[in-house]
Amino acid sequence: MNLEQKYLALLQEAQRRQLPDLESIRLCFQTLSLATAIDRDCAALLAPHGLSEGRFVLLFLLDAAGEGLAPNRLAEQAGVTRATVTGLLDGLEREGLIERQGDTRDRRALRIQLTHKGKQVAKNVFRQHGRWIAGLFGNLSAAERRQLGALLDKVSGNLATASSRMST
Amino acid sequence: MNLEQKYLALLQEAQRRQLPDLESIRLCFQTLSLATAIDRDCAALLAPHGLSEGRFVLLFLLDAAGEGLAPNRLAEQAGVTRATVTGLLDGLEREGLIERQGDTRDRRALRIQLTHKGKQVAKNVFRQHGRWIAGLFGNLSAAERRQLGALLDKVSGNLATASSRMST
DNA sequence: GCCATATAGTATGGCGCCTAATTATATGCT
DNA sequence: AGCATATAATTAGGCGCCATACTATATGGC
Repeated sequence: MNLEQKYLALLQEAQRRQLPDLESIRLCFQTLSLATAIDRDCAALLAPHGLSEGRFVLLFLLDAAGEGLAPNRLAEQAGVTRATVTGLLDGLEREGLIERQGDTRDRRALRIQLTHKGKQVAKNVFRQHGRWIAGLFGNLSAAERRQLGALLDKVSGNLATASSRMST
Repeated sequence: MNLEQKYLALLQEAQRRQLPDLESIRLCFQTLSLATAIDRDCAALLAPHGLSEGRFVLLFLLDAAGEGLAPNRLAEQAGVTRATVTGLLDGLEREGLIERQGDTRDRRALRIQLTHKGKQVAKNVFRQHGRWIAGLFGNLSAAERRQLGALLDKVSGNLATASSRMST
């Protein structure tokens, strides 16, 4: 069933203790393990290009924007703090994928732009990524995809996060 | 559908670009978002007890072992490196949940034991956690659970990680 | 015009995870 | 017995993420 080691250990122990609702526990760990494995594969795919998942998101947003974007807008769209964006931009700059340009009208502000190399890497990585994701779900029929989507949705509804985020 | 902000941004952009296999992309992001949200809820539940997810796993393993466990065995069972275990134990020790005791026979080795407080926290947290997970999947019927499990499995099979980990 | 307040980006320090290097101890071979 | 090698735990340094606190600049109200 391909659980991560830690979840395997927890599940075995839960079994030994005969905890109730073992089936839910198993499903939860299965979901988390799948996500971890996807992230790991993703990271392995991105690493050779000098990218992490976070940097990839910024790269994508910048490529979409075309005309350069301010760090605070990047933070908003990526759903991380401005401080995190600073760190990610440091990385992208080190890799020569972006440039920080001062805004002439607001001297506090920056405009982040992709370099030539950045644009090229973006193009290649997006193609690669698309193929990869397609492969991930390629063996599911249309009906199965609908089912999976619906089930994931149903579970999402039970999360504290979902409701609190809506009200915020 | 409750996607994390970053995935929302990526998905919208993918739509705009009319990338192929949008449905796969959506499912992928939905899975990752669910896992992220579960982790976030979990972290919020554990934080008041001075626990992180990693520390929780060690606490569980130690509680299961009863007689004290060596850090290297904890690392194996939790699926992290010994260095990481050192850090997690530092945290647990700071919180007064464990004690490091030198092994009398092998002076390199340690035996980690839960303190009284550690055992109490363990008991409470396990109960809380069980209820929480049960609630997460509580609104799925038995059939839906089977379906979800099967679908997640089917996706897992397409991961590079799965095959490579088997051979290692 | 001036001051309070908001905003932009960053520094700092924490967490969990990693790899690689370090230190102490144990063990096996000759 | 003595030395190479293995093993236990830790340290050091890196990454991505966070929250908090700081600095520089902009803006609105009086």
